[in-house]
Amino acid sequence: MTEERPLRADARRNREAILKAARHIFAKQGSQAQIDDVAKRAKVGVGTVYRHFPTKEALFDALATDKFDKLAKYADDAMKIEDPWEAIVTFLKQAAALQAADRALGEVFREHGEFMIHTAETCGLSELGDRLVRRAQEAGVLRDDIRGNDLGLISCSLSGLSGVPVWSWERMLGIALDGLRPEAQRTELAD
Amino acid sequence: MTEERPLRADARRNREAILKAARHIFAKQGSQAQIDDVAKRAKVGVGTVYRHFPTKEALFDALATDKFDKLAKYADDAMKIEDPWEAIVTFLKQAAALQAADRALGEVFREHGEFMIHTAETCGLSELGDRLVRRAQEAGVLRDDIRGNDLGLISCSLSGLSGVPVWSWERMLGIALDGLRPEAQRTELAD
DNA sequence: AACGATATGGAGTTGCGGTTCCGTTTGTCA
DNA sequence: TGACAAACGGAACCGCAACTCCATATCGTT
Repeated sequence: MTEERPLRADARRNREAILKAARHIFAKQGSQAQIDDVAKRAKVGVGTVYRHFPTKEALFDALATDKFDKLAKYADDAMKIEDPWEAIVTFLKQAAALQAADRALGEVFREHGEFMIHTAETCGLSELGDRLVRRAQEAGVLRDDIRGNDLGLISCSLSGLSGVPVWSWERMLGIALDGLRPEAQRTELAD
Repeated sequence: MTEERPLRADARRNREAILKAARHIFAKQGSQAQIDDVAKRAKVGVGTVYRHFPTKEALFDALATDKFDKLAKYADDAMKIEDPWEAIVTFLKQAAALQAADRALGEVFREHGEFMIHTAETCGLSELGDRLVRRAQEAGVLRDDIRGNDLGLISCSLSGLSGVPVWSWERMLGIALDGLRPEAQRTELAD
């Protein structure tokens, strides 16, 4: 149905410029950033932005999807770390750092739950999360009442901390990690 | 300076109605709720809302301040629980439940850091947090590298979880609590 | 080089929602 | 009960930001 004719050279160039500018601006301002600013930063007219992305939301989604691919890549890299505990620590740190640097990503986690779940599924992130968790549990270094998507749970909960200067996600992650160890298991986890 | 003449009876009644309606609507929709809806729900004209609160933000702040008073009350109640560990658990549970029921409160935590810190200070919440923590540490039931405002840190991190159906703050709180116990202490906390 | 298809810029349109304004109503007090 | 201040309601106003439109420019092909 959708005839896929290749973009003209200038169009492809502009598309990249728009994505790059949008990445920068949405990361800094979150979803309430303005299209005009994106256009200005990309050195392009507003009309051009709308030619490539019919809607502000479409642009936002495209960026968000990219970020999830990045998360999936982090998870994949983490699977290559031999120590299963270190793999989880590394993944969570990278995920949190990505969110801290990108206000929009946190918003996706917190305010577009459906989209997030769907995207995590389709980019393989859910699957990789399961694997990371299972491997660590089999090695006996992760409490056994943890599930794959608890990694998402933790990431999501860290996502709100970037806005407040006195608080650091590193600190919270430290607490959560210590709560993930098998020896720590005391509280019965709900659900 | 500000001559404080008492409000007329109907004005006082309307003020209450507005606050009640606003509480309901902001809790459900967050700060992007509309004044018109608040007015409608309070069975009052928009003008009346603006007579009592010069600005949407002023109304929002009034509500937020109330919520912080409530949090301070929870903390105060918790100080009366004999078991210092249970006191902390209870407080965090109540704080989290309050946030889960009120989208706007989570936004204050996450997006109005300055306001939040200031309000927590003036309503005595910070002080009470310190006391809860110190008491538990003296009893040896809380790891010693925790500070008073880590309770805020934890609350804030839980605040983002309400929007996503598959995740529950109870679960995350369970993990964090297990990470707060003295025996759990392994990771060196940043900052 | 010349033509059609594709893409661009940015002024203008539109809709939304916070805020104002003022003619009317209500409460209070003598 | 009459008079005045206080309070009200809601239509109108206004600014902002997403989105449209089209005259112009650019690309790629013959």
